[in-house]
Order: sequence, then structure tokens, then C-alpha cells
Amino acid sequence: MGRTPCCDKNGLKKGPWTVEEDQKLLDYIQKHGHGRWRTLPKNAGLKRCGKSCRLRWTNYLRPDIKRGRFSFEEEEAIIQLHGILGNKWSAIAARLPGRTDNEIKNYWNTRIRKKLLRMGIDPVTHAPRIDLLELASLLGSSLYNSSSQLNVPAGSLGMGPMVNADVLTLATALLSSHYENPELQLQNLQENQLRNPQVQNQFESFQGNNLQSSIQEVQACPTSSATSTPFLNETQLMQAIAEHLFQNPTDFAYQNSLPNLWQVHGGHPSTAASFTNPTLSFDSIPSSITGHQTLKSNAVSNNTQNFSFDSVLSTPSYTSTPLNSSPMNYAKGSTEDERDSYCSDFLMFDIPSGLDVNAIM
DNA sequence: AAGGTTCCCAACCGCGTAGTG
DNA sequence: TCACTACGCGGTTGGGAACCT
Repeated sequence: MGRTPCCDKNGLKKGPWTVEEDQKLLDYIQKHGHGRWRTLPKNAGLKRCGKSCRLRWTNYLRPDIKRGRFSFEEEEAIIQLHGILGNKWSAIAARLPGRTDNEIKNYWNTRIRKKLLRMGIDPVTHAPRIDLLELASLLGSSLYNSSSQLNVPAGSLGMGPMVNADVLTLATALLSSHYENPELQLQNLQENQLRNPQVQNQFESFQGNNLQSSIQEVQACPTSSATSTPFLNETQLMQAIAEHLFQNPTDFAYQNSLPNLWQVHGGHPSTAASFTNPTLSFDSIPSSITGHQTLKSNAVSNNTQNFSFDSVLSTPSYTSTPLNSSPMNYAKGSTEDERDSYCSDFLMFDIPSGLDVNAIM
């Protein structure tokens, strides 16, 4: 019973690989293939366990490994795929030629994750940070309350909504705790929302709209959309979603997210007059890929037989929303860092006007 | 220059699961 | 069906590099 020890016993070596070890492993695999990893080290004359050899090969020695910095396109693809697949690093790596799951995982944890947090995006859900959204919601509702209480028309001063003192106090508290401990703040607010049905609906709505965010990410970044991104065209994106649903048949958030795509075009299927591109529809996804009749039936029930990702991706209405217009673009980064700016361009969310998010961030 | 801190990434660990007898 | 092996995956860690004070 039990698992056989890997490296701990038998005097097997651990830690960094030497050049000699690399050469032995390389030579052996080039001559014989890796075969059984378990027996490889013995045959190759290495004092390593098979697991260590496999890792060294797949993450470093494999000839098709691409080295160096991740390109903009790769980073964009990772974010898109992570929004669909979550922490399925191997699945993400499978769509990024030459990159390993370990490399992508490290890159996510050390760079992208932090970048998203800086931009107010929750790296787990890919939704806007709930704390900031709630603040916006509070300020928005205060507009209504203060208008009635003070009998001052909204925006009558030409500088956005009036905010009462209580809301200002709450906002200050929110923001200060956000700066002190953003992670904890997010957690606390999410817990609060679970006790607050109204906000919970908002939260679930955002979770369910992850895919929508992904679509906006793609379309809102014209220079990096399907035309220039070598990794994720619309078919690949659809396939990734379909695979995700196939593997997670109870993931209602994603099932719901598909019809929610209509909201991109005005919130209702009937308004989607531009959805006429016949080249890619839900019906074009083989059931063998989706494994989910519900995926297709959902689409059909929403009159989406002509639904096309292309139409979503290429529709200019969202891509051209100017900065500082209403609804204002949330998470529009500054220009100080080109990469950040680039990234923030395809992570845009609507926030009521009158809230200076840049000042908060 | 030196010590401390943070960042980054290669490698490890343990679990889940497919395959096999 | 069960026991076991082998592999692959995702989370975590350790140590060197880079940066800061």
C-alpha cells in the first residue's frame, strides 16, 4: 500500500541540475525517447528520480521550448484563457506554443496577477474588484438619496453626484482599508455581500459575466484582437469555453455567460441585429467538442443561430468608448507604463460617472 | 559597501486519476 | 472490483538575483 518514495530515499539527488546531468538526460532521450520515466534515470545513468527527470525535460530541456520574455500577445492570451479555464495551467500552456505550464504559472503569479490587482481586477474572477464596485454603487445610490434629502438635482453643480456625509465616511473607510489590506478587504466585502441579497445578485452577475469580460478584453484592444493575436482566434476561444463546459458540466456561471454575450450588444437578443455572420455559430461547434446539448439549445432558445464571436469582437460600439465619457471606462490605466496601459485597454468595465477611479487607484 | 528585503523561477511535493493485471 | 503503478497537474518552496535603504 501507499505511494513508493520518489527522491527521498535511495540516495537520489535533489536540487538544481548540473550541465552534465542535463547532457546525460538530453542524450538519452534523443537516442531512446523518454519511455518510462520511472526507469529512465537508471538507464541514463542519472541519480535522479523519474519525476525529476520528466520535469527537467518538459520545463527546460525540451527542444521546442521558447525562452525569453512573454510577448504582449502571449500575455493577452494567458489572461483570456485564464478567464475561461482558471488555473488550468497545462490547458493554457497547450495553447501557447513553446511555453510550459510551469512558466505560465510563474508568470501569472509574479506579474499578471499583481498587474490585475493594481488595475482593480480580481485575478480569480476577472471581475472588477467588488470593493471598488460597491463604492461606486454606494455613491450612485447616494445620488438618489441626497437628491431627495437635499432637494438638489443630481449633477446640478456640474461636478457629478452629491454625496452625503455618511457615504463619504463609509467610502473613506473602504478606501483606507483597501490600501492597508486589499486582499482582506475584498474577502470581507464578499462575505458581506453573501448576506446581502441585492449585492449578492450583483456579485453573481459579475461572476457569470466573466466570459463577457473576456470578450470585451479582446474587442477593446484593437491592435491585439483576433486579427493580430496568433494564439486565440474566435474558434479557439469557443473551443476553450466548450472544453471548459464539457469538463465542468455544472458550471452554470459559464453556461449562463454564453447567452449573456447578448448584453454586449445592448442587453437583449432582439437588439442584436448585427449578429448575422454565418461563419461561426453555436451550431458550428460539434457536439463532440461541447459534449453539451444545453450549450447549443441555450443558444437556439435565444434565437442565436446566427450568433458569431466575430460579430462581437468586431463591433466598434464598445471599442470606441472614449475615456471620461459616460459610462466611464473603469481601469483605464495611465500611460506611464506601456504594458500596463496596453493591458488596461482590454479590461474595461462600466462605472457610474462621477466616481474618479483613477484617484482611487 | 553592506545588510535587508523583495522578486523571480526552477524544482519539489502531494494529490488525483488513468492504466494495468 | 480492487490493488497497485506511473504519470500529470497545481500548489508551494528554496535560493539566487535584483533592488532598496
